[in-house]
Amino acid sequence: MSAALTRSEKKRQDILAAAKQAFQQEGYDKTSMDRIAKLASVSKRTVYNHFESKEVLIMTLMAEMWQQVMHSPAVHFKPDVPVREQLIELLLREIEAMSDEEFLALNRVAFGYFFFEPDAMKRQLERMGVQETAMMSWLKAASESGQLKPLDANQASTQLHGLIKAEAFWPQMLRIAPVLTEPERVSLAERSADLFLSHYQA
Amino acid sequence: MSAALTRSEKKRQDILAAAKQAFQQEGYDKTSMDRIAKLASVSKRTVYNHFESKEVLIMTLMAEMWQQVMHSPAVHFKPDVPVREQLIELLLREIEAMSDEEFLALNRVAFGYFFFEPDAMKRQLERMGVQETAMMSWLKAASESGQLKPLDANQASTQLHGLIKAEAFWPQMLRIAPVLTEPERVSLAERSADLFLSHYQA
DNA sequence: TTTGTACACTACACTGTATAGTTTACTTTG
DNA sequence: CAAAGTAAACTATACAGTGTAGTGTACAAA
Repeated sequence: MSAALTRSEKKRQDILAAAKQAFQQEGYDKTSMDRIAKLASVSKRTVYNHFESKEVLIMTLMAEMWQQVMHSPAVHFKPDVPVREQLIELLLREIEAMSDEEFLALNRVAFGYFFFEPDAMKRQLERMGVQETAMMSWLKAASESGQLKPLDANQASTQLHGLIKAEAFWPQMLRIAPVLTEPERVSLAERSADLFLSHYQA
Repeated sequence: MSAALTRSEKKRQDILAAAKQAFQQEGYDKTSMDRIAKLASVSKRTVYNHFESKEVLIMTLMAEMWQQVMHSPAVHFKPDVPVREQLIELLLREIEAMSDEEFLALNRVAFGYFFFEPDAMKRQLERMGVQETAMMSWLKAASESGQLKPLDANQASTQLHGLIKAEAFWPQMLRIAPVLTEPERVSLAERSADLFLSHYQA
């Protein structure tokens, strides 16, 4: 079913790809519809045949990118596996997720667009932060099982996210550092887990 | 000498204040020179008499905000004071610095302006990150004195900053959470120091 | 106290350009 | 041939920056 794109559908994809690239690199305001058309090798009219306005275009784009990105598998706490091993696994997944080019691209587009609209920004970040819930339930379970000390799951989750985002998200989203390599990710997950467990392991 | 502003100097200040507000709330692109003039209760021509272009205006603004913000006192490691106490003090200072409204405002303006120019963004962040150097030398000294385990000062500094920025910088810069109250700051400094020291204290 | 002078400020019209979105006349493709 | 695409000109608007004629203010000379 995937190669069976009609010409029209292909044009649509081209336009979305062009918009993704342009919005990511230049931002919404500085990207003209003429430029998107040119980048997509499509006439401007065709852009408007598929998307009735620039606003609709970026919204559709963000919605579709969202689809691609959202697949949180939800890791459950297993009482029989060592906490360290589990935590490293969990952190590694989060690091992989935030290192995904598509995820970064979505964030760049959304940040550029919502940066000056705190309410929309907040909603956006809350959607993104669904993972935090998964981590929080893992932390709660690990704590209740007695393998971690009693803790404020919210605080602990924020700490863990702070640790990994400082190296694996913010610099990449701002394009001031390249995406982490696999060994770097493993090292980050291990160091973060070790720091965390030194304090929280029962 | 402070109240002795000529009319011209006052107008200049009004314009900069208006620009600060507008650029912070709406962003560079969406803020017109007409709007700035109106906000400053000044004619558009006066804006151009003081600043030859919009570009010069925002650059001047950022430079002046930079002056106000940059005053890093540099904390030195004292072998005779308990590490925990010193670290909390150091973290608290960093938290205060990043909670400063002027600092946040500068960051919002600069982010909005540089977000899509990675090179300029990088330079900006490197200037901002001067504090990180101070923290790193404290960490090195503390480690060499034997009070902290041997550590990679760079990594350790990133971890500490990750911990505090997750609560005291990113949410505030994005306007999705209010600036921390004094007790919240103390709590954050203590929790971060304790987590860190559980792992790194010798 | 009045008058003269320099200069910054104001109001407003104007130029030039960029850009969202539309229209039209014609072409390509399934 | 019908649906979708193309190129290019067009409308409407916003906005950076300029030019100008006149006004307000500070300050000094008379």
